[in-house]
Amino acid sequence: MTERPSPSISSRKQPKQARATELVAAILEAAVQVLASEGAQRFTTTRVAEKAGVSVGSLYQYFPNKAALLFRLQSDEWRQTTDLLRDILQESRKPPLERLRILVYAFVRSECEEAAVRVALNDAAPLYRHAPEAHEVRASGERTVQTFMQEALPEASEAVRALAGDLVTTTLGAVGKQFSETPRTSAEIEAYADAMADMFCAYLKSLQHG
Amino acid sequence: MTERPSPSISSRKQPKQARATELVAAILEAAVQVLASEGAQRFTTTRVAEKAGVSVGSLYQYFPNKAALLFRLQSDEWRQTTDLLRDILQESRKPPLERLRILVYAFVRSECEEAAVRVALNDAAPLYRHAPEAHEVRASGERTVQTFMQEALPEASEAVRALAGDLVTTTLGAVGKQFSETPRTSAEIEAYADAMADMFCAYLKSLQHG
DNA sequence: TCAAAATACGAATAAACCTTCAGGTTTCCA
DNA sequence: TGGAAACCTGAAGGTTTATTCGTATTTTGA
Repeated sequence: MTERPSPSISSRKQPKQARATELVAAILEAAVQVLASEGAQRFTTTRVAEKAGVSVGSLYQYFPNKAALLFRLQSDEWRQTTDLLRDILQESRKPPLERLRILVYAFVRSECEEAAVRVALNDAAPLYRHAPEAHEVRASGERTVQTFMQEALPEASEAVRALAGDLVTTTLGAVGKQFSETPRTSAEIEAYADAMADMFCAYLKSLQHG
Repeated sequence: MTERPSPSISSRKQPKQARATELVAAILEAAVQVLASEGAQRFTTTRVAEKAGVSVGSLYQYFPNKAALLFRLQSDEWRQTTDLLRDILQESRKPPLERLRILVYAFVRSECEEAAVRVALNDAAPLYRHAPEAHEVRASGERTVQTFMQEALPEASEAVRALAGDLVTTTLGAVGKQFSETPRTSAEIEAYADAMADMFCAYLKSLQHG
């Protein structure tokens, strides 16, 4: 049940000089590379520092522990993804369901493009899952979807909208995760995204009527 | 990318005497308990042996390594689940979509009931993911769903059926996994299962028409 | 009854890893 | 320019863990 009593996951201290900022950037970049090339099992602070051309001690000056570094990567990735999705959902010229389809495409493709990193990050999830900071990030994406749902299901009750939004979000994330776990061709990606979009559209249409 | 060159995941040798059979059973039971109470991080062969009241050496006589033990647990769980689902899908008195709804209920509930073990097993997945034995298990469940799809989508092409079956299976598994990751009340479970069944039904109906 | 096969034991081995800290270097700013 | 603050280093400590193997015990079958 309990995974870790990890002390904290927030940044230890902020870089104040230029060289420190660059150092942190180098660490983050190296971390992604190590994650992608070695996997979560072999993701090691020492390895990251080495690949960044930096000493382990320096790493620990800006990240209190390994989990914090991993959480930072996940957090950045999430922010990047939610920004992408928000932009698509707010493109108010197109009808809602068309936007949703575009979103599914974009999400699945992006998930597959960086599959190695994403999979490794998921494998490492137990290290930071129980941190309170992790929930906050997810909540932000949830709100964006909810405002979209007001547009897509204007006549539905608040409860129905909330549930539908939750289901769509969860499905998109979970299925994308699972799907990208095995290598895919472009054609497969397209077909799968299409099917998933079909499913969402059929579901939302059925909610629009009754 | 690469997770482990784990030597093998199959059983090391079969118990031939009664005491050995009981020992293996005790190990498997203890393994589930350790997994549920300590989580994947702290799942240790030593801890399992201790909880089983057995020496580590004995454990290694029937499981070549830790991954093999975990894979066995996952494998057993999968077999159990697929049996349940097969029984539901083959209940030929009820119409297909109703059976599907019942299946979603049963699956989500069962996933939530043993949430701790399931989550921990997922956390441990990277240890045995790349074993060829793991694919074989999944393929079996896939076939059951495909035969169901022939009933639910009699007029659709083979390609459409295959894709739809894949999507439904993946969604069910991935969303169930994600959903059970946080504690849920009975009401939440029911509402979520209902919504997911609605989504599947709407999707399959839309495919029936064309 | 007895030897061979099967089983059980658990201390010991070896490897991997996270994190710290004492001491040195660079940058800032008054 | 000089001292303070920020920064960087990396060897070493301490812990955890997977797995082995020599030895002891139990069961089997003839």
